[in-house]
Amino acid sequence: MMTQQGLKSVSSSKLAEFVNLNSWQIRKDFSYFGDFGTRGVGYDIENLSRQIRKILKIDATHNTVLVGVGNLGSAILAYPGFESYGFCITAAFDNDPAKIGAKIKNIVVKDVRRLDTLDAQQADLAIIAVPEQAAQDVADALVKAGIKGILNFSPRRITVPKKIKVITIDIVTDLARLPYYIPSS
Amino acid sequence: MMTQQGLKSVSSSKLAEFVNLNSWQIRKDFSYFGDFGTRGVGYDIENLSRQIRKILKIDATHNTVLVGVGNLGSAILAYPGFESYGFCITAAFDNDPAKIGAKIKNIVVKDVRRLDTLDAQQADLAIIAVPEQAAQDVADALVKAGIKGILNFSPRRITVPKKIKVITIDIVTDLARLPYYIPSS
DNA sequence: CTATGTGAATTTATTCACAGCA
DNA sequence: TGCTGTGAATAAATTCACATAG
Repeated sequence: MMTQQGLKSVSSSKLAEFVNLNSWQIRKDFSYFGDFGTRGVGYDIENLSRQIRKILKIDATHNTVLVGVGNLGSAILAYPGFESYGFCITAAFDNDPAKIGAKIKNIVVKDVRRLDTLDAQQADLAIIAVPEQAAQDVADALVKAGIKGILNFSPRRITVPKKIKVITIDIVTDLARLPYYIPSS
Repeated sequence: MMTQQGLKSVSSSKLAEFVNLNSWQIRKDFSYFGDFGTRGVGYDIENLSRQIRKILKIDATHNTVLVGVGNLGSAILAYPGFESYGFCITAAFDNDPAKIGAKIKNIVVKDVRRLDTLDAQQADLAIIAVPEQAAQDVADALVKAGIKGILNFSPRRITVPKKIKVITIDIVTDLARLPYYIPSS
């Protein structure tokens, strides 16, 4: 996006303005991971991007599986930008016979009961987009299949071995954070 | 959920175990807002719930408007638990003629161009679930309509007056947090 | 005797201000 | 001269340990 603007490097103050921080916050944070910048010039955008990708471990492709191809799952499949972060959705599963076999964006929807056919080669990450009652069962199956990380969109807290990282996004909980900030008028 | 289990009060250690914290973290945090507990007993669940709702300002109903009734918007409408947090989705908007006029969960989908008919009485919060190109325009219209807080599901950073609180949920960014935690094996 | 609430100690994060390099 | 990188100062959050109330 910045390279598209023909820029080669960017200063900490420019980056700061961009994300509503101060320039020294940017510099300090970067400095914890190494010396990415050039004094008097700024940060080489290409290099900075590469460094950050390495730190976040999104420098290699991560195969990702989606479970639940309802409205939410379909929205996720259509979401833009997975590729540019190195994610590749390699498989999708659902329990609805009407959906199994359907092809969405080059991905054939498979029967969720066949989650056991999944192996660690096919995916190291998973996205859960099923109703809350099904969430724990799906999580268990994913763990068995060797998944290492789960993005959970169901409003149910799921229990997994502690080696596995879970990030849960509960829409209602996120919405509930808003009123705190709005003045009661 | 706990009252459903017939419990009247709960100790800080029980709560801690529940959310993977220590008991003194729970107590310290609560103590910043007041003395909610009873020594030797614990926290009265009913009262604790009421206090937290008051702190988060979700003790009164918040009318909420949804913009974008595609897959993501539909998923949000179907999401369980809005009511129990005091949210009431009062209106939905879309730009698709095929959807305008349709009734989903007692809510009639209105033309997004009629967002100007919305007033602050009808909603103080909004959820944006439109494609990224439309996000800023929708945000502008919502601000004009007097909305005070926005939950933004589009992967576009939106600009609003600083009086208005925005929480952005970008699915790809959240997914991108996972690889950092998974061992490279 | 149990479990809260909180001062005090410790650790961590934030902020500043400037030395040092291109 | 311009912007990074970082020690030092300041502020904040975390952790402990225990007095205190039911």
